[in-house]
Amino acid sequence: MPRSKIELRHVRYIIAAAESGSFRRAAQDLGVEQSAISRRIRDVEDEIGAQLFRRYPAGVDLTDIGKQFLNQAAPGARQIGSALDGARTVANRGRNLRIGVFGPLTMGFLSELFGAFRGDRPGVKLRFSEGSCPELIAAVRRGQLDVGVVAEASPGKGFDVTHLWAEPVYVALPDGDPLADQKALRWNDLRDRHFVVTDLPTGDFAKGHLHRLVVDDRAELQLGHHNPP
Amino acid sequence: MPRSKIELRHVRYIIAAAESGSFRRAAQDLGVEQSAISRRIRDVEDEIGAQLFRRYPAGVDLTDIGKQFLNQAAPGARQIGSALDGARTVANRGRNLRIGVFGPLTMGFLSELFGAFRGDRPGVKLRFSEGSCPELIAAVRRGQLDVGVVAEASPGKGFDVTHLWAEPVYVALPDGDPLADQKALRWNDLRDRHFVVTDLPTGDFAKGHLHRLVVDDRAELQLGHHNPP
DNA sequence: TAAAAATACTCCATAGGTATTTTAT
DNA sequence: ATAAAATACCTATGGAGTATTTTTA
Repeated sequence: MPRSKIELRHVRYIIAAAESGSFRRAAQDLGVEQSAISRRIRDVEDEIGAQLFRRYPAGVDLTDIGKQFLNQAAPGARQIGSALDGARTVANRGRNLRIGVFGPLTMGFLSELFGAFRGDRPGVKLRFSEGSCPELIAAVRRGQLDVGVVAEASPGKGFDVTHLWAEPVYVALPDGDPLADQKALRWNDLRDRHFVVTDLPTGDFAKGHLHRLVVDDRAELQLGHHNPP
Repeated sequence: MPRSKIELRHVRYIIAAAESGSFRRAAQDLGVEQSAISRRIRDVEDEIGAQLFRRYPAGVDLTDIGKQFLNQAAPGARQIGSALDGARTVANRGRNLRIGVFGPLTMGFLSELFGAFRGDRPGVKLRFSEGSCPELIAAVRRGQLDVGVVAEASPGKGFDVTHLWAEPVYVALPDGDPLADQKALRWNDLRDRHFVVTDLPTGDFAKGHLHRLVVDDRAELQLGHHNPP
């Protein structure tokens, strides 16, 4: 008879509620709704057969039983958490991950991503390099890179490909340009226009990219306002 | 950033697998399927970034990281379990619950039910009494009983009523009786028959019950074989 | 009476079940 | 070759979100 439906989630909620003295604040701290806290804590109270918290209009505080329970349960939960952290640290210590990034890509998303990764796997060394999309794909195929971050990749078999993010593309038009009034543009609307591209890799990328898109005429272009720096 | 989707469930699975040296046996011990064990343990391994178990054709055993993890996590899980037990014990010590049971009911289900209850709430004293259905209902209404176990109750407002179980009713018929060939009987098929009832409360109950059922003619009677004691 | 908590829905994420495939010796 | 683990697919349970009602000093 496997009783005890209690899970770490419940203990975490009880800890947060005890610390903040309020289900509402506990919910904010944990990024969930107040009703979720209320229900999970009630689960435990039902299972125990007594209240863990006294409810007041101003918030909650622990009953004696609640204090006794939390005195034991909170260290237990922390111990499991530190077991996880410790195992993660040992598992990843000294590993390194070779990442190739396609230069022109916006770094905002990536720095956030790798920042989060460092938090999850503190022991892993990240080694970055830059290159064009075909170079990166070839390097991954040769085993010289573990990960390649490229644009519009469908590099064939033997790869795991994940779509990470999309970003808006802006078109600068003169005041009064007839296209500026439309809500959405198709790439084909721009086919006879002239583009200025840089000598940087960004420029090459943009050229190839535009060429393909104009020929395909699939994607739509959302018009928005952009404040140039 | 609330990472760590780990729950006690995962730790329990890891403990069981480590103890039995096999995902399959762990699954049997816990009353779930092997695939569930495999998936939950893989969750944790993915989060840690390393295997906790080595897989062999004969079963599994813990890696070093697995041992280290379990050395911390298992005590944590046990501590939470004992926090729960302790709180339950304190919460229920010295309480008592007055239960009235309608005599003629089969005790099989009830003894199982109250046995399980004693397991859940060791501290609670159960005080039993017997009575007729109306008596029990009145006693609950007066607050002299906490629970009344009755037959066919719809006692009005102010009660919580839960349907607990149903049991088959048998009809003994002579060999060759035309009704004996039918798969199902309606109460009305028996309306002109004679019944023998005992002087015990069971008899009164049966009389009233039959009277109502024959008048209503709703329920069907499944025919089956019954070995009288 | 005014805050915080509890409830009644609905929806969704995740766990489990069943059947099958893969793996390692 | 074989037993065990992993996977694919589907279903079900349980948790969370939203909106509303109830509680209590």
